[in-house]
Amino acid sequence: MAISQEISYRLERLILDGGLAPGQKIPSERQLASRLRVSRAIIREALHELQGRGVIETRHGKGSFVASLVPETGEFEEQSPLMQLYEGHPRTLYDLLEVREQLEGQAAFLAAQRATSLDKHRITKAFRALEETDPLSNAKPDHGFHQAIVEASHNPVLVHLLSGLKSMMLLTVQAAVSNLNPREEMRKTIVRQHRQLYDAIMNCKPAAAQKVASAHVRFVGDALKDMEQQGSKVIRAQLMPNGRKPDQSGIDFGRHSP
Amino acid sequence: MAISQEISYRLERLILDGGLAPGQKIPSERQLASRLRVSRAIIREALHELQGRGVIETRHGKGSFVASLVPETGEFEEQSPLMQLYEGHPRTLYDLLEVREQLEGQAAFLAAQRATSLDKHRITKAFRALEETDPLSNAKPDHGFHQAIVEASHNPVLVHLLSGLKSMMLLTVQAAVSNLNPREEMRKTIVRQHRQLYDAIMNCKPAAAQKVASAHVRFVGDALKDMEQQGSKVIRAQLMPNGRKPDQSGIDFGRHSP
DNA sequence: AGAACCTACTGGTCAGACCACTTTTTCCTG
DNA sequence: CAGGAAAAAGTGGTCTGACCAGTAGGTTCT
Repeated sequence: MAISQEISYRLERLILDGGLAPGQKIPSERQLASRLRVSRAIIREALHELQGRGVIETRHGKGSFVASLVPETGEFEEQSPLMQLYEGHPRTLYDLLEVREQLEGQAAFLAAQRATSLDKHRITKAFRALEETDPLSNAKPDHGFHQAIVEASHNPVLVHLLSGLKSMMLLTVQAAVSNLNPREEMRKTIVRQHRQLYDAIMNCKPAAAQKVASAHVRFVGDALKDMEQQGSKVIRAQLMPNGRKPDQSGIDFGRHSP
Repeated sequence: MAISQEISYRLERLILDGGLAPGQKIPSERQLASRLRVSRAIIREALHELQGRGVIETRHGKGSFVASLVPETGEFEEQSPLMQLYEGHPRTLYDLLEVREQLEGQAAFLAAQRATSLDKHRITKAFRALEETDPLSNAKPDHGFHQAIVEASHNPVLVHLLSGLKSMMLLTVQAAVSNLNPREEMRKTIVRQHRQLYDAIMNCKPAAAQKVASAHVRFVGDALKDMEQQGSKVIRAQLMPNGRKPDQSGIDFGRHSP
Protein backbone atom coordinates (compact mmCIF):
# COMPACT_ATOMS: atom_id res chain seq x y z
CA MET A 1 0.00 0.00 0.00
CA ALA A 2 1.14 3.49 -0.72
CA ILE A 3 2.85 5.39 2.06
CA SER A 4 0.43 8.29 1.84
CA GLN A 5 -2.42 5.88 2.46
CA GLU A 6 -0.63 4.40 5.44
CA ILE A 7 -0.22 7.87 6.86
CA SER A 8 -3.81 8.89 6.27
CA TYR A 9 -4.99 5.63 7.76
CA ARG A 10 -2.90 6.01 10.88
CA LEU A 11 -3.91 9.60 11.32
CA GLU A 12 -7.58 8.82 10.89
CA ARG A 13 -7.44 5.99 13.37
CA LEU A 14 -5.65 8.19 15.82
CA ILE A 15 -8.26 10.89 15.46
CA LEU A 16 -11.34 8.71 15.52
CA ASP A 17 -10.06 6.67 18.41
CA GLY A 18 -10.11 9.78 20.48
CA GLY A 19 -6.43 10.48 20.49
CA LEU A 20 -7.18 13.86 19.04
CA ALA A 21 -10.16 15.91 20.03
CA PRO A 22 -12.37 17.75 17.58
CA GLY A 23 -11.15 21.19 16.81
CA GLN A 24 -7.67 20.35 17.97
CA LYS A 25 -4.82 21.44 15.82
CA ILE A 26 -2.66 18.76 14.33
CA PRO A 27 1.06 19.23 13.77
CA SER A 28 2.21 21.22 10.80
CA GLU A 29 2.95 19.50 7.55
CA ARG A 30 6.65 20.11 7.94
CA GLN A 31 6.67 18.65 11.44
CA LEU A 32 4.75 15.56 10.39
CA ALA A 33 7.01 15.08 7.41
CA SER A 34 10.06 15.29 9.56
CA ARG A 35 8.77 13.05 12.37
CA LEU A 36 7.46 10.40 10.04
CA ARG A 37 10.50 10.71 7.82
CA VAL A 38 8.61 11.20 4.61
CA SER A 39 8.43 14.08 2.20
CA ARG A 40 6.03 16.90 2.72
CA ALA A 41 4.26 15.98 -0.51
CA ILE A 42 3.25 12.66 1.02
CA ILE A 43 1.90 14.36 4.09
CA ARG A 44 -0.08 16.74 1.95
CA GLU A 45 -1.58 13.89 -0.07
CA ALA A 46 -2.57 12.06 3.08
CA LEU A 47 -4.11 15.19 4.54
CA HIS A 48 -6.06 15.82 1.38
CA GLU A 49 -7.43 12.32 1.61
CA LEU A 50 -8.63 12.94 5.15
CA GLN A 51 -9.96 16.27 3.99
CA GLY A 52 -11.98 14.59 1.29
CA ARG A 53 -13.28 12.23 3.92
CA GLY A 54 -14.25 15.09 6.14
CA VAL A 55 -11.99 14.11 9.00
CA ILE A 56 -9.97 17.30 9.04
CA GLU A 57 -10.18 20.78 7.70
CA THR A 58 -7.34 22.99 6.68
CA ARG A 59 -6.90 26.73 6.79
CA HIS A 60 -4.29 28.61 4.90
CA GLY A 61 -1.63 30.09 7.12
CA LYS A 62 -3.07 28.55 10.26
CA GLY A 63 -2.92 24.81 10.05
CA SER A 64 -5.03 21.68 9.90
CA PHE A 65 -7.63 20.86 12.49
CA VAL A 66 -9.67 17.84 13.44
CA ALA A 67 -13.15 18.41 12.06
CA SER A 68 -15.72 19.14 14.69
CA LEU A 69 -17.97 16.23 15.49
CA VAL A 70 -21.33 16.83 17.00
CA PRO A 71 -20.48 19.94 18.95
CA GLU A 72 -23.10 19.24 21.60
CA THR A 73 -21.97 21.98 23.85
CA GLY A 74 -20.47 24.89 22.08
CA GLU A 75 -21.21 27.18 19.24
CA PHE A 76 -20.41 26.08 15.75
CA GLU A 77 -20.07 29.07 13.62
CA GLU A 78 -17.59 27.57 11.28
CA GLN A 79 -18.80 25.66 8.31
CA SER A 80 -18.57 21.95 8.59
CA PRO A 81 -16.50 20.76 5.65
CA LEU A 82 -19.28 18.39 4.77
CA MET A 83 -21.84 21.08 4.68
CA GLN A 84 -19.46 22.73 2.34
CA LEU A 85 -19.49 19.69 0.16
CA TYR A 86 -23.21 19.64 0.33
CA GLU A 87 -23.48 23.26 -0.59
CA GLY A 88 -21.05 22.63 -3.36
CA HIS A 89 -23.38 20.11 -4.94
CA PRO A 90 -26.78 20.85 -3.55
CA ARG A 91 -28.46 19.65 -6.66
CA THR A 92 -26.81 16.27 -6.35
CA LEU A 93 -28.23 15.70 -2.91
CA TYR A 94 -31.61 16.43 -4.30
CA ASP A 95 -31.09 13.90 -7.06
CA LEU A 96 -29.84 11.42 -4.52
CA LEU A 97 -33.00 11.70 -2.49
CA GLU A 98 -35.10 11.38 -5.58
CA VAL A 99 -33.57 8.04 -6.42
CA ARG A 100 -33.47 6.87 -2.87
CA GLU A 101 -37.14 7.51 -2.42
CA GLN A 102 -37.78 5.04 -5.18
CA LEU A 103 -35.37 2.40 -3.98
CA GLU A 104 -36.37 2.53 -0.33
CA GLY A 105 -39.91 2.07 -1.49
CA GLN A 106 -39.00 -0.95 -3.51
CA ALA A 107 -37.00 -2.39 -0.65
CA ALA A 108 -39.98 -2.01 1.68
CA PHE A 109 -42.23 -3.58 -0.91
CA LEU A 110 -40.03 -6.60 -1.33
CA ALA A 111 -39.44 -6.89 2.38
CA ALA A 112 -43.16 -7.02 3.05
CA GLN A 113 -43.35 -9.70 0.42
CA ARG A 114 -40.35 -11.83 1.22
CA ALA A 115 -39.40 -11.32 4.82
CA THR A 116 -38.80 -14.60 6.59
CA SER A 117 -39.54 -15.07 10.23
CA LEU A 118 -35.89 -14.47 10.96
CA ASP A 119 -36.03 -11.21 9.02
CA LYS A 120 -39.11 -10.18 10.91
CA HIS A 121 -37.44 -10.97 14.15
CA ARG A 122 -34.50 -8.76 13.23
CA ILE A 123 -36.73 -5.95 12.09
CA THR A 124 -38.74 -6.16 15.26
CA LYS A 125 -35.61 -6.00 17.33
CA ALA A 126 -34.39 -2.96 15.46
CA PHE A 127 -37.80 -1.38 15.75
CA ARG A 128 -37.87 -1.84 19.50
CA ALA A 129 -34.46 -0.24 19.81
CA LEU A 130 -35.71 2.57 17.67
CA GLU A 131 -38.72 3.24 19.82
CA GLU A 132 -36.59 3.54 22.90
CA THR A 133 -34.56 6.37 21.54
CA ASP A 134 -35.28 9.77 20.17
CA PRO A 135 -34.97 9.45 16.41
CA LEU A 136 -33.69 12.99 16.28
CA SER A 137 -30.96 12.56 18.81
CA ASN A 138 -29.35 9.37 17.60
CA ALA A 139 -29.22 8.20 14.03
CA LYS A 140 -27.92 4.72 14.71
CA PRO A 141 -31.15 2.94 15.57
CA ASP A 142 -32.84 4.61 12.65
CA HIS A 143 -30.13 3.38 10.37
CA GLY A 144 -30.36 -0.11 11.82
CA PHE A 145 -34.08 -0.27 11.33
CA HIS A 146 -33.95 0.69 7.69
CA GLN A 147 -30.99 -1.54 7.13
CA ALA A 148 -32.88 -4.53 8.49
CA ILE A 149 -35.73 -3.82 6.13
CA VAL A 150 -33.51 -3.48 3.11
CA GLU A 151 -31.83 -6.75 3.92
CA ALA A 152 -35.19 -8.42 4.24
CA SER A 153 -35.81 -7.59 0.60
CA HIS A 154 -33.40 -10.41 -0.19
CA ASN A 155 -32.04 -8.49 -3.11
CA PRO A 156 -28.28 -8.02 -2.72
CA VAL A 157 -28.16 -5.52 -5.52
CA LEU A 158 -30.65 -3.36 -3.72
CA VAL A 159 -28.76 -3.75 -0.48
CA HIS A 160 -25.48 -2.64 -1.96
CA LEU A 161 -26.95 0.13 -4.02
CA LEU A 162 -28.75 1.62 -1.08
CA SER A 163 -25.77 1.25 1.16
CA GLY A 164 -23.81 3.19 -1.42
CA LEU A 165 -26.35 5.94 -1.66
CA LYS A 166 -26.68 6.06 2.06
CA SER A 167 -22.99 6.51 2.59
CA MET A 168 -23.03 9.31 0.08
CA MET A 169 -25.70 10.96 2.12
CA LEU A 170 -24.45 10.02 5.54
CA LEU A 171 -22.52 13.23 5.67
CA THR A 172 -25.54 15.33 5.03
CA VAL A 173 -28.92 13.82 5.60
CA GLN A 174 -28.24 11.57 8.55
CA ALA A 175 -26.20 14.18 10.30
CA ALA A 176 -28.73 16.82 9.52
CA VAL A 177 -31.58 14.84 10.95
CA SER A 178 -29.78 13.86 14.09
CA ASN A 179 -28.70 17.40 14.75
CA LEU A 180 -31.90 19.05 13.87
CA ASN A 181 -33.61 21.02 16.56
CA PRO A 182 -36.17 18.47 17.62
CA ARG A 183 -39.40 19.94 16.55
CA GLU A 184 -42.07 17.95 18.26
CA GLU A 185 -44.30 17.82 15.27
CA MET A 186 -41.59 16.44 13.06
CA ARG A 187 -40.54 13.92 15.65
CA LYS A 188 -44.06 12.64 15.84
CA THR A 189 -44.35 12.32 12.11
CA ILE A 190 -41.18 10.30 11.87
CA VAL A 191 -42.19 8.00 14.68
CA ARG A 192 -45.57 7.49 13.09
CA GLN A 193 -44.03 6.69 9.73
CA HIS A 194 -41.71 4.19 11.31
CA ARG A 195 -44.57 2.44 13.00
CA GLN A 196 -46.66 2.37 9.85
CA LEU A 197 -43.75 0.94 7.94
CA TYR A 198 -43.16 -1.65 10.59
CA ASP A 199 -46.79 -2.71 10.65
CA ALA A 200 -47.04 -2.90 6.88
CA ILE A 201 -44.08 -5.20 6.65
CA MET A 202 -45.13 -7.36 9.56
CA ASN A 203 -48.58 -7.78 8.06
CA CYS A 204 -47.17 -8.48 4.62
CA LYS A 205 -48.68 -5.51 2.87
CA PRO A 206 -46.21 -4.67 0.13
CA ALA A 207 -48.06 -1.78 -1.45
CA ALA A 208 -48.61 -0.04 1.85
CA ALA A 209 -45.02 -0.58 2.89
CA GLN A 210 -43.75 0.89 -0.34
CA LYS A 211 -45.94 3.92 -0.01
CA VAL A 212 -44.91 4.63 3.55
CA ALA A 213 -41.21 4.13 2.90
CA SER A 214 -41.24 6.50 -0.06
CA ALA A 215 -43.17 9.06 1.88
CA HIS A 216 -40.68 8.76 4.70
CA VAL A 217 -37.72 9.51 2.49
CA ARG A 218 -39.58 12.35 0.89
CA PHE A 219 -40.47 13.77 4.27
CA VAL A 220 -36.89 13.69 5.45
CA GLY A 221 -35.79 15.28 2.21
CA ASP A 222 -38.31 18.04 2.54
CA ALA A 223 -37.29 18.65 6.10
CA LEU A 224 -33.72 18.95 4.94
CA LYS A 225 -34.77 21.40 2.29
CA ASP A 226 -36.50 23.51 4.90
CA MET A 227 -33.42 23.47 7.06
CA GLU A 228 -31.35 24.57 4.17
CA GLN A 229 -33.54 27.55 3.64
CA GLN A 230 -33.26 28.41 7.28
CA GLY A 231 -29.52 28.26 7.00
CA SER A 232 -29.11 25.67 9.69
CA LYS A 233 -25.72 24.18 10.07
CA VAL A 234 -25.36 20.56 9.34
CA ILE A 235 -22.95 18.77 11.47
CA ARG A 236 -21.32 15.51 11.01
CA ALA A 237 -22.20 12.39 12.88
CA GLN A 238 -20.27 9.34 13.73
CA LEU A 239 -19.01 6.83 11.31
CA MET A 240 -16.66 3.94 10.76
CA PRO A 241 -16.54 0.99 13.06
CA ASN A 242 -13.02 1.23 14.32
CA GLY A 243 -11.35 -1.15 16.65
CA ARG A 244 -10.18 0.59 19.77
CA LYS A 245 -6.51 -0.03 19.92
CA PRO A 246 -3.64 1.75 21.53
CA ASP A 247 -1.76 4.17 19.39
CA GLN A 248 0.81 2.24 17.51
CA SER A 249 1.16 4.85 14.87
CA GLY A 250 4.45 6.14 16.10
CA ILE A 251 3.22 9.63 15.65
CA ASP A 252 4.11 11.90 18.50
CA PHE A 253 1.75 14.78 18.67
CA GLY A 254 3.89 16.54 21.17
CA ARG A 255 1.28 17.42 23.70
CA HIS A 256 4.05 18.85 25.79
CA SER A 257 6.60 19.85 23.26
CA PRO A 258 8.19 23.27 22.77
CA MET B 1 -10.31 28.55 -2.65
CA ALA B 2 -7.25 26.45 -3.27
CA ILE B 3 -6.54 25.31 -6.79
CA SER B 4 -6.42 21.66 -5.80
CA GLN B 5 -9.92 22.01 -4.44
CA GLU B 6 -11.09 23.66 -7.59
CA ILE B 7 -9.74 20.77 -9.55
CA SER B 8 -11.26 18.12 -7.34
CA TYR B 9 -14.54 19.94 -7.45
CA ARG B 10 -14.60 20.16 -11.22
CA LEU B 11 -13.59 16.55 -11.60
CA GLU B 12 -16.22 15.37 -9.18
CA ARG B 13 -18.79 17.42 -10.94
CA LEU B 14 -17.78 15.98 -14.26
CA ILE B 15 -18.04 12.47 -12.93
CA LEU B 16 -21.31 12.91 -11.09
CA ASP B 17 -22.90 14.61 -14.05
CA GLY B 18 -22.35 11.47 -16.02
CA GLY B 19 -19.60 12.79 -18.20
CA LEU B 20 -17.43 9.99 -16.95
CA ALA B 21 -18.93 6.59 -16.40
CA PRO B 22 -18.09 4.25 -13.52
CA GLY B 23 -15.05 2.14 -14.22
CA GLN B 24 -13.90 4.52 -16.87
CA LYS B 25 -10.30 5.55 -16.81
CA ILE B 26 -9.55 9.18 -16.24
CA PRO B 27 -6.59 10.88 -17.90
CA SER B 28 -3.17 10.34 -16.41
CA GLU B 29 -1.87 12.74 -13.81
CA ARG B 30 0.66 14.17 -16.23
CA GLN B 31 -1.98 14.76 -18.87
CA LEU B 32 -4.34 16.44 -16.44
CA ALA B 33 -1.53 18.60 -15.13
CA SER B 34 -0.63 19.68 -18.61
CA ARG B 35 -4.20 20.27 -19.80
CA LEU B 36 -5.18 22.20 -16.70
CA ARG B 37 -1.87 24.01 -16.55
CA VAL B 38 -1.09 23.14 -12.98
CA SER B 39 1.65 21.09 -11.43
CA ARG B 40 1.35 17.39 -11.05
CA ALA B 41 1.47 17.75 -7.27
CA ILE B 42 -1.79 19.70 -7.39
CA ILE B 43 -3.41 17.05 -9.50
CA ARG B 44 -2.28 14.40 -7.08
CA GLU B 45 -3.69 16.29 -4.13
CA ALA B 46 -7.02 16.73 -5.89
CA LEU B 47 -7.13 13.05 -6.80
CA HIS B 48 -6.35 12.05 -3.24
CA GLU B 49 -9.25 14.15 -2.10
CA LEU B 50 -11.60 12.39 -4.49
CA GLN B 51 -10.08 9.12 -3.38
CA GLY B 52 -10.84 9.90 0.22
CA ARG B 53 -14.34 10.70 -0.84
CA GLY B 54 -14.63 7.40 -2.68
CA VAL B 55 -15.21 8.93 -6.05
CA ILE B 56 -12.21 7.38 -7.75
CA GLU B 57 -9.83 4.48 -7.28
CA THR B 58 -6.19 4.52 -8.20
CA ARG B 59 -3.95 1.66 -9.16
CA HIS B 60 -0.21 1.86 -9.37
CA GLY B 61 1.04 1.66 -12.89
CA LYS B 62 -2.40 1.54 -14.41
CA GLY B 63 -4.17 4.78 -13.66
CA SER B 64 -7.14 6.24 -11.84
CA PHE B 65 -10.67 5.08 -12.46
CA VAL B 66 -14.10 6.32 -11.62
CA ALA B 67 -15.31 4.22 -8.72
CA SER B 68 -18.56 2.47 -9.34
CA LEU B 69 -21.37 2.67 -6.86
CA VAL B 70 -22.21 -0.80 -7.89
CA PRO B 71 -20.62 -3.42 -5.70
CA GLU B 72 -17.86 -4.72 -7.85
CA THR B 73 -16.59 -8.06 -6.74
CA GLY B 74 -13.08 -7.15 -5.88
CA GLU B 75 -9.62 -7.73 -7.12
CA PHE B 76 -9.66 -11.39 -7.92
CA GLU B 77 -9.96 -11.39 -11.63
CA GLU B 78 -9.98 -8.57 -14.02
CA GLN B 79 -11.26 -9.96 -17.25
CA SER B 80 -14.98 -10.15 -16.90
CA PRO B 81 -16.13 -9.81 -13.34
CA LEU B 82 -19.67 -9.38 -14.60
CA MET B 83 -19.76 -12.64 -16.42
CA GLN B 84 -18.42 -14.44 -13.44
CA LEU B 85 -20.89 -12.76 -11.20
CA TYR B 86 -23.64 -13.92 -13.46
CA GLU B 87 -22.40 -17.44 -13.90
CA GLY B 88 -21.66 -17.83 -10.26
CA HIS B 89 -24.94 -16.43 -9.07
CA PRO B 90 -27.56 -16.40 -11.78
CA ARG B 91 -29.92 -15.20 -9.14
CA THR B 92 -28.01 -11.92 -9.03
CA LEU B 93 -29.00 -11.16 -12.56
CA TYR B 94 -32.61 -11.28 -11.59
CA ASP B 95 -31.94 -9.05 -8.65
CA LEU B 96 -30.27 -6.69 -11.05
CA LEU B 97 -33.23 -6.70 -13.36
CA GLU B 98 -35.58 -6.24 -10.47
CA VAL B 99 -33.86 -3.04 -9.45
CA ARG B 100 -33.37 -1.87 -12.98
CA GLU B 101 -37.03 -2.27 -13.72
CA GLN B 102 -37.70 0.24 -11.02
CA LEU B 103 -35.00 2.69 -12.01
CA GLU B 104 -35.71 2.62 -15.73
CA GLY B 105 -39.29 3.31 -14.86
CA GLN B 106 -38.33 6.28 -12.78
CA ALA B 107 -36.01 7.55 -15.46
CA ALA B 108 -38.78 7.36 -18.03
CA PHE B 109 -41.11 9.09 -15.65
CA LEU B 110 -38.74 11.95 -15.06
CA ALA B 111 -37.81 12.17 -18.72
CA ALA B 112 -41.43 12.56 -19.70
CA GLN B 113 -41.66 15.25 -17.09
CA ARG B 114 -38.45 17.16 -17.65
CA ALA B 115 -37.23 16.54 -21.17
CA THR B 116 -36.24 19.75 -22.89
CA SER B 117 -36.66 20.23 -26.59
CA LEU B 118 -33.02 19.33 -27.01
CA ASP B 119 -33.56 16.13 -25.06
CA LYS B 120 -36.54 15.28 -27.20
CA HIS B 121 -34.53 15.91 -30.29
CA ARG B 122 -31.85 13.52 -29.11
CA ILE B 123 -34.39 10.90 -28.14
CA THR B 124 -36.10 11.19 -31.48
CA LYS B 125 -32.82 10.80 -33.29
CA ALA B 126 -31.99 7.71 -31.29
CA PHE B 127 -35.46 6.35 -31.86
CA ARG B 128 -35.17 6.79 -35.63
CA ALA B 129 -31.87 4.95 -35.62
CA LEU B 130 -33.51 2.26 -33.56
CA GLU B 131 -36.37 1.77 -35.97
CA GLU B 132 -34.01 1.28 -38.84
CA THR B 133 -32.31 -1.69 -37.26
CA ASP B 134 -33.40 -5.02 -35.96
CA PRO B 135 -33.38 -4.71 -32.18
CA LEU B 136 -32.40 -8.34 -31.94
CA SER B 137 -29.42 -8.13 -34.21
CA ASN B 138 -27.72 -5.00 -32.96
CA ALA B 139 -27.82 -3.82 -29.40
CA LYS B 140 -26.17 -0.45 -29.90
CA PRO B 141 -29.16 1.58 -31.09
CA ASP B 142 -31.23 0.07 -28.33
CA HIS B 143 -28.65 1.13 -25.83
CA GLY B 144 -28.48 4.60 -27.30
CA PHE B 145 -32.23 5.03 -27.12
CA HIS B 146 -32.49 4.11 -23.49
CA GLN B 147 -29.42 6.14 -22.69
CA ALA B 148 -30.96 9.24 -24.22
CA ILE B 149 -34.03 8.77 -22.10
CA VAL B 150 -32.09 8.31 -18.91
CA GLU B 151 -30.11 11.46 -19.58
CA ALA B 152 -33.30 13.36 -20.21
CA SER B 153 -34.27 12.62 -16.62
CA HIS B 154 -31.72 15.25 -15.63
CA ASN B 155 -30.77 13.27 -12.60
CA PRO B 156 -27.03 12.52 -12.62
CA VAL B 157 -27.36 10.01 -9.82
CA LEU B 158 -29.82 8.05 -11.88
CA VAL B 159 -27.55 8.25 -14.88
CA HIS B 160 -24.65 7.04 -12.81
CA LEU B 161 -26.49 4.14 -11.22
CA LEU B 162 -28.13 2.89 -14.38
CA SER B 163 -24.93 3.11 -16.33
CA GLY B 164 -23.35 0.97 -13.65
CA LEU B 165 -26.14 -1.57 -13.65
CA LYS B 166 -26.23 -1.62 -17.40
CA SER B 167 -22.54 -2.29 -17.71
CA MET B 168 -22.95 -5.18 -15.31
CA MET B 169 -25.57 -6.66 -17.56
CA LEU B 170 -24.12 -5.67 -20.86
CA LEU B 171 -22.25 -8.87 -21.29
CA THR B 172 -25.14 -11.04 -20.37
CA VAL B 173 -28.51 -9.64 -21.17
CA GLN B 174 -27.61 -7.60 -24.17
CA ALA B 175 -25.53 -10.34 -25.62
CA ALA B 176 -28.18 -12.88 -24.92
CA VAL B 177 -30.87 -10.84 -26.54
CA SER B 178 -28.87 -9.96 -29.57
CA ASN B 179 -27.81 -13.51 -30.09
CA LEU B 180 -31.17 -14.98 -29.54
CA ASN B 181 -32.84 -16.65 -32.43
CA PRO B 182 -35.12 -13.84 -33.43
CA ARG B 183 -38.55 -15.00 -32.61
CA GLU B 184 -40.88 -12.84 -34.56
CA GLU B 185 -43.31 -12.45 -31.76
CA MET B 186 -40.72 -11.20 -29.35
CA ARG B 187 -39.31 -8.79 -31.86
CA LYS B 188 -42.71 -7.27 -32.39
CA THR B 189 -43.30 -6.84 -28.70
CA ILE B 190 -40.03 -5.04 -28.22
CA VAL B 191 -40.64 -2.71 -31.12
CA ARG B 192 -44.08 -1.93 -29.81
CA GLN B 193 -42.76 -1.21 -26.34
CA HIS B 194 -40.15 1.11 -27.74
CA ARG B 195 -42.73 3.03 -29.67
CA GLN B 196 -45.05 3.29 -26.70
CA LEU B 197 -42.22 4.55 -24.57
CA TYR B 198 -41.23 7.06 -27.18
CA ASP B 199 -44.76 8.37 -27.55
CA ALA B 200 -45.31 8.62 -23.83
CA ILE B 201 -42.21 10.71 -23.35
CA MET B 202 -42.86 12.92 -26.33
CA ASN B 203 -46.38 13.59 -25.14
CA CYS B 204 -45.22 14.23 -21.61
CA LYS B 205 -47.09 11.40 -19.96
CA PRO B 206 -44.92 10.42 -17.01
CA ALA B 207 -47.11 7.70 -15.58
CA ALA B 208 -47.48 5.96 -18.92
CA ALA B 209 -43.79 6.24 -19.65
CA GLN B 210 -42.91 4.72 -16.31
CA LYS B 211 -45.28 1.86 -16.80
CA VAL B 212 -44.03 1.02 -20.27
CA ALA B 213 -40.37 1.27 -19.32
CA SER B 214 -40.82 -1.04 -16.36
CA ALA B 215 -42.76 -3.48 -18.45
CA HIS B 216 -40.05 -3.42 -21.06
CA VAL B 217 -37.33 -4.33 -18.60
CA ARG B 218 -39.54 -7.00 -17.14
CA PHE B 219 -40.25 -8.42 -20.54
CA VAL B 220 -36.59 -8.64 -21.42
CA GLY B 221 -35.89 -10.25 -18.10
CA ASP B 222 -38.61 -12.82 -18.57
CA ALA B 223 -37.36 -13.60 -22.03
CA LEU B 224 -33.95 -14.19 -20.58
CA LYS B 225 -35.39 -16.47 -17.98
CA ASP B 226 -37.11 -18.51 -20.67
CA MET B 227 -33.92 -18.79 -22.61
CA GLU B 228 -32.07 -20.01 -19.61
CA GLN B 229 -34.62 -22.73 -18.96
CA GLN B 230 -34.27 -23.83 -22.53
CA GLY B 231 -30.60 -24.18 -21.94
CA SER B 232 -29.67 -21.58 -24.45
CA LYS B 233 -26.11 -20.55 -24.51
CA VAL B 234 -25.38 -17.07 -23.44
CA ILE B 235 -22.68 -15.69 -25.55
CA ARG B 236 -20.55 -12.81 -24.59
CA ALA B 237 -20.60 -9.91 -26.91
CA GLN B 238 -17.62 -8.08 -28.21
CA LEU B 239 -18.94 -4.59 -27.95
CA MET B 240 -17.11 -2.62 -25.36
CA PRO B 241 -18.46 0.86 -24.95
CA ASN B 242 -15.79 3.25 -26.04
CA GLY B 243 -18.45 5.88 -26.18
CA ARG B 244 -17.01 9.30 -26.69
CA LYS B 245 -19.32 11.76 -25.17
CA PRO B 246 -19.18 15.48 -25.73
CA ASP B 247 -17.56 17.28 -22.90
CA GLN B 248 -20.01 19.82 -21.72
CA SER B 249 -18.55 20.93 -18.49
CA GLY B 250 -15.45 22.89 -18.02
CA ILE B 251 -12.56 20.54 -17.96
CA ASP B 252 -10.79 20.03 -21.19
CA PHE B 253 -9.73 16.46 -21.46
CA GLY B 254 -7.77 16.88 -24.59
CA ARG B 255 -8.01 17.99 -28.14
CA HIS B 256 -8.17 21.72 -28.40
CA SER B 257 -6.85 24.34 -26.05
CA PRO B 258 -8.14 27.78 -25.23
C1' DA C 1 5.67 -20.52 -30.92
C1' DG C 2 7.69 -19.36 -26.56
C1' DA C 3 10.49 -17.02 -23.30
C1' DA C 4 13.31 -13.17 -22.11
C1' DC C 5 14.03 -8.62 -22.61
C1' DC C 6 13.23 -3.73 -23.72
C1' DT C 7 10.69 0.29 -23.71
C1' DA C 8 7.18 3.48 -22.99
C1' DC C 9 3.62 4.31 -20.34
C1' DT C 10 1.34 4.81 -15.40
C1' DG C 11 1.36 6.22 -10.37
C1' DG C 12 4.61 6.89 -5.96
C1' DT C 13 8.17 9.47 -3.72
C1' DC C 14 11.58 12.82 -3.00
C1' DA C 15 14.10 17.37 -2.53
C1' DG C 16 14.19 22.20 -2.37
C1' DA C 17 12.51 26.36 -3.72
C1' DC C 18 9.04 30.19 -3.85
C1' DC C 19 4.49 32.40 -2.81
C1' DA C 20 0.45 33.83 0.17
C1' DC C 21 -1.50 34.19 4.53
C1' DT C 22 -1.42 34.61 9.85
C1' DT C 23 0.57 35.29 14.11
C1' DT C 24 4.24 36.90 16.89
C1' DT C 25 7.98 39.67 17.84
C1' DT C 26 10.65 43.60 17.37
C1' DC C 27 11.50 48.19 17.44
C1' DC C 28 10.90 52.86 16.01
C1' DT C 29 8.17 56.75 16.66
C1' DG C 30 5.11 59.94 18.99
C1' DC D 1 5.92 54.52 28.09
C1' DA D 2 2.35 53.39 24.66
C1' DG D 3 1.11 52.60 20.09
C1' DG D 4 1.54 51.02 15.93
C1' DA D 5 4.21 49.80 11.93
C1' DA D 6 7.63 46.81 10.22
C1' DA D 7 10.03 42.61 10.31
C1' DA D 8 10.30 37.78 11.36
C1' DA D 9 8.70 33.31 11.89
C1' DG D 10 5.44 29.80 11.09
C1' DT D 11 1.78 27.91 8.33
C1' DG D 12 -0.41 26.00 4.12
C1' DG D 13 -0.27 26.45 -1.32
C1' DT D 14 2.23 25.77 -5.54
C1' DC D 15 5.94 24.67 -8.68
C1' DT D 16 9.88 22.19 -10.66
C1' DG D 17 12.41 18.36 -11.99
C1' DA D 18 14.15 14.27 -10.84
C1' DC D 19 14.06 9.30 -9.73
C1' DC D 20 11.73 4.83 -8.19
C1' DA D 21 8.25 1.21 -9.02
C1' DG D 22 4.63 -1.26 -11.11
C1' DT D 23 2.24 -2.35 -15.87
C1' DA D 24 1.56 -3.34 -20.74
C1' DG D 25 2.94 -4.08 -25.28
C1' DG D 26 6.21 -4.93 -28.48
C1' DT D 27 10.87 -6.93 -30.06
C1' DT D 28 14.29 -10.15 -30.29
C1' DC D 29 16.62 -14.20 -29.46
C1' DT D 30 16.18 -19.02 -28.91
